[in-house]
Amino acid sequence: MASHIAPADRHSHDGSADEVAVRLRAAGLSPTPRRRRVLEALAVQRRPVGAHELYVELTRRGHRVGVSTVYRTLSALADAGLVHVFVRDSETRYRLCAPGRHYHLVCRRCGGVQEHPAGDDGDWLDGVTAAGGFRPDPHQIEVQGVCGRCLRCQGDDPAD
Amino acid sequence: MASHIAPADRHSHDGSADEVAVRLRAAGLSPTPRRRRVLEALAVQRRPVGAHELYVELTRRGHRVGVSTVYRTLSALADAGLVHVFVRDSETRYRLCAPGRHYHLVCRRCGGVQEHPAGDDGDWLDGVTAAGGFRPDPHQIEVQGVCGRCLRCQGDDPAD
DNA sequence: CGTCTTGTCGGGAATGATTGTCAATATCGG
DNA sequence: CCGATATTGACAATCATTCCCGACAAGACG
Repeated sequence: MASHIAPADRHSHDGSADEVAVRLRAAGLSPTPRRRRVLEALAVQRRPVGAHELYVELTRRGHRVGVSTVYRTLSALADAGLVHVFVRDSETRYRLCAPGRHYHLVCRRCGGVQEHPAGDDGDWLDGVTAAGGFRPDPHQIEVQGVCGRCLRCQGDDPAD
Repeated sequence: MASHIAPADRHSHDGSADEVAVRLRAAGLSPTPRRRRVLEALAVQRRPVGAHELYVELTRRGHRVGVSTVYRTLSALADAGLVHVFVRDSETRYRLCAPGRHYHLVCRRCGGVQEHPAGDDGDWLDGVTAAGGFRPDPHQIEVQGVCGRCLRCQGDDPAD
């Protein structure tokens, strides 16, 4: 289990112990063991995961965490902008956000998310901003569609 | 109000009786009175409205419609792509979609939505498409942020 | 004209994710 | 070691949404 936090864990992985603590502090949360576990469990996931899903995962690994804690932690991280929030099938899902400007390409088939760096597309974003003084949140741009993999596996243009 | 469907109503308004029927048919729904009322009530709204909210509104106007019907109709319209779905405060909200490509600028403060026509921004969208073969849904691009009005009314950069 | 068929409707119960409550517990400064 | 403070978790409560099912309307058909 995670009973001993060995130095072997110190590679610069998303789940690195230091990294996790830093992120938690950035969200204004003290890095308690439970919160760490929640964030660590989230960091391993590539797709947005629901709070309950995460809770089950943690429990299965033998970590004793309450549902409330999972919800609270995720909610706080989301408020701090450290994780991005997606809604799918009437369930709120969370995904650890990479730092820096990027858009999210959300596949409505599989629910997967690709991050698409902004940068050279700044012009477009600026154009949007100009429209009525709207100020976009750089991390909160969602393009929905169907990802390449789903397109390949399930035909070109299904009636849906 | 809409009590008498006089010929005067035949301007190309969103709530036109013909228009409503057409849209319903487009969604594969026969234009029954209740469904018409739901769609008409939706058409008047500029901001995304929740199903229950719409139900209350209809009831208050003296129209006897069941909750189920409202949910069912909205859901069907959404599936057909005739209305766009937004989620805010853990409530699914619907908004009648203008035809043609456009993005949605969603204000996270007031929940308002502006439609921003695509067109000349096609290049950007194409760039996105190139990324891993992702095929975006032209109506399902959501840019979140804060709208000009909210910015003006509530200060420049509140801590949120 | 009466009946059958099919689709629609509404009310209320059931579902399921999320949040609130509150006592128990851990943490930290001194 | 002690008290103040923050955190935690079990469980109840909430609330949007869906399910269920009997009732009903309109057209088809004999």
